[in-house]
Amino acid sequence: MGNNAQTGGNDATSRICSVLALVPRGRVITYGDLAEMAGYPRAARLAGQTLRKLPPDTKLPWHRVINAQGRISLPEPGAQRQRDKLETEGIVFLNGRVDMARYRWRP
DNA sequence: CGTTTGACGCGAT
DNA sequence: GATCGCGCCAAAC
Repeated sequence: MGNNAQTGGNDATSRICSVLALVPRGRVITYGDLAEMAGYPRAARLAGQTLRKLPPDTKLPWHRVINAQGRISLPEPGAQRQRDKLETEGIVFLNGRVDMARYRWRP
């Protein structure tokens, strides 16, 4: 297991991945919340950087992470793929945005 | 070892 | 709503 990039070590990456794994299907989480739940309040960028490093074959629900505005932050062509995955889970995009009041996952 | 960059967030203007 | 500035943390330069 050379990949500690998912759930191996005890650093920021693995903590963020652990939280990410909890996000249920059909729901989304913001970068800020993801970082906060992982123990890094106000470090939204850390979450984004961590996601960017995920291997393409990851089983983590990376697509359920969007920005606080309900928009996809991932640049094309990834954005199209992410949106497609989210819509498959039943999430509705209205004018390029997700209704955060409805889909935002906050335990 | 200092600076820049990035799948960000939020208050202030 | 659009912009700006600052905070945060790791990796790349």
